[in-house]
Amino acid sequence: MSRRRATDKVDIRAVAEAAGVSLMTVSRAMRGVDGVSDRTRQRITRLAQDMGYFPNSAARALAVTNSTLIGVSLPTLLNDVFADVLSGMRRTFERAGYSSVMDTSDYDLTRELHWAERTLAWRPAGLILTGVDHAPALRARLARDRTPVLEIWDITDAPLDICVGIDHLEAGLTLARHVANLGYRAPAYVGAPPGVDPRADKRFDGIVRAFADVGARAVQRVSVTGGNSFAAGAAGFDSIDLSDPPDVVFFLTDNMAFGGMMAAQKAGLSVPGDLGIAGFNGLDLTTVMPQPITTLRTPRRQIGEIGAQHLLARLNGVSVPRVTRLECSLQPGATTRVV
Amino acid sequence: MSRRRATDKVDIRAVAEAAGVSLMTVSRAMRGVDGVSDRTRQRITRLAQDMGYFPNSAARALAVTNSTLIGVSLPTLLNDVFADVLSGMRRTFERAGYSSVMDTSDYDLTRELHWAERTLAWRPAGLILTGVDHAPALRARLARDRTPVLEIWDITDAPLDICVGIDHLEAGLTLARHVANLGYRAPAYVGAPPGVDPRADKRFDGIVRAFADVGARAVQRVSVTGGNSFAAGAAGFDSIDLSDPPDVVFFLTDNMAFGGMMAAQKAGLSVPGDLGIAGFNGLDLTTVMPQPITTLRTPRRQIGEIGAQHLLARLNGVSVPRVTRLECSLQPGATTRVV
DNA sequence: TTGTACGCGTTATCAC
DNA sequence: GTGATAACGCGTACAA
Repeated sequence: MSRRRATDKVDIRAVAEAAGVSLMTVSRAMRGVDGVSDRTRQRITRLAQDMGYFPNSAARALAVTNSTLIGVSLPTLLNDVFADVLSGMRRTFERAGYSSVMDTSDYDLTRELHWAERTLAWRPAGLILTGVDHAPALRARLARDRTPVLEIWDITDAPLDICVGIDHLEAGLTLARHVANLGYRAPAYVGAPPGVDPRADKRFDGIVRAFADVGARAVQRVSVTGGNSFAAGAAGFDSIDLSDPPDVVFFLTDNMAFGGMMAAQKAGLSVPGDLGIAGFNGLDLTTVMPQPITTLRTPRRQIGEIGAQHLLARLNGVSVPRVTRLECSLQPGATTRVV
Repeated sequence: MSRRRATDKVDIRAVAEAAGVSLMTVSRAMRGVDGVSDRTRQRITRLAQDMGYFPNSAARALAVTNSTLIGVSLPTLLNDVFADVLSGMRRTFERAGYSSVMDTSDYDLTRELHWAERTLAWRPAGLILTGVDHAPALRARLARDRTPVLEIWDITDAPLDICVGIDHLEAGLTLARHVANLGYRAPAYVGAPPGVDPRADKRFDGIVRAFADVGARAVQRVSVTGGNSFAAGAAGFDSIDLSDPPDVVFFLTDNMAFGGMMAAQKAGLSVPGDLGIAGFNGLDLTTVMPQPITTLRTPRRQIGEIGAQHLLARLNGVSVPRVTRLECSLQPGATTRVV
């Protein structure tokens, strides 16, 4: 079928024969290491170019028992958060000559596990996982392995290896305290069902605690699944129990908050007149809205950049902090009242 | 340094010795192929599990001269378009046991080329590229290679191998004709500078032609770079030459159109009263807006799904159409006037 | 059903 | 400065 014809095969040996030198000389010449005269090196690299010779990374990885692959697992790309993190990492790894083996898990730890198994079979130089919650089998596997692991987005005192992220409980607390200080006392929360997104759950806990601290009503939690985040936000808003009307609604993310706000306006409610609204992340959308959403800006790109640098340093034997905690910044908006 | 200690090494040979069988028996048992009695297979797989043995994909790839890696090159992930395409492909490849080596090129053909070279060094089963415009060196390289290549998002009569996408010229034509039929005659366009995004340029050509056909004024083209798409849309709107005011503005994408609309309203213009606005793609954002943006919905997820299926079939020796053209659907909105 | 060469393309090591 | 040889971990082909 698509089997390469024997005549097509151009490996290091073919180049060696054509150049009239040994295989090792070609290897050295191509890698740019010492031990080859400039003249022969020139001759060889030129010949290799002409013949269309390209080193086989799999063979090299096998020979040096060490590859230039980095595995990256993200929950989703359908939300600006992880695209930002990713673009923060890309440049660093590219410059260092690494390739990324990537997948999204859809917040499913079993899928993350299977992806990790497939990826580890390539003996990657390192692994990047999102969050600090993983399938027990994966934890066990990685504990045996010596593969460097970077956990991003969330932090913990006991990372698998190293981690770079934010404290989601505190993030929830910070945002909710700001809102509570504005006088709101009947909060609601629209997001994923409990257990799906551990980071969101931690933030929710922060919101709960902040309102408990001021003796407010319990937070009404509304879970939504499916659809894009805009639609989910709108659907979530429509599912709020109005027999017990909230005076402020927190959303999992800014995009959902936007959807929720649209639904609120469609329902005849004015924001922030009748209802306050808060998002999360400080996504791009909020930069152009005439009425900016009250939110907490997360250092997404920075997480990617610093995470990549740390992992790279780790791969080069340089020691880096196990836990790197980055800060968020409160972004008061016009969707909550002013005191 | 991080060199694996000899005692840690658990390869197929170690398992064979522990099980008291030959190396090949373990290989057969692990792969689930015929030629091993059920009892020994059971014994071996259990033992492998206990010993923590995992096959080395690089070695396998080398032995069978054929890997389970698929390279994917996208221009960016900071825009829902390619995230959607990607999520359409994911499932198909995952089920078939393939891993994706991915990167984003930022619309830079040289970066696409370098990525491709790094990736081809792993002898991937296939390559997925965005668009049909590539660096000459890459075209030459792929012409030599037998690596199956799928080009997505755009189409051409002469794909490198196979392609699945939409006709961008026609997309621009369709949307612009609809708008022109509404009576607009002074169009403007806000997007990337010419030459950056070939697909967008083709759509622009479609817009130009549609308005030329009705004898309208030439399309005023405004180029924006940098920033997120929302901010870019707003900035682009602010750069429009008002000495020659347009009656309708096309944007590269819906998100930019949203940003532009916000800027227009901030400038005291009502939409569509004073000005019409059109986007592109039918992104999620538009699903919740009280005033939906006039746009053309692109079959992004479908491109991913069908593309993945075709490439997979191709890898299995099944022949598939070289060119698969998918249709877009016009989505008239409330940001342009009604006739 | 199981085992024995040998090869996949490359690099480390040591000799010349 | 250059070359020969033995790995790296696994699969194919064939023999037992």
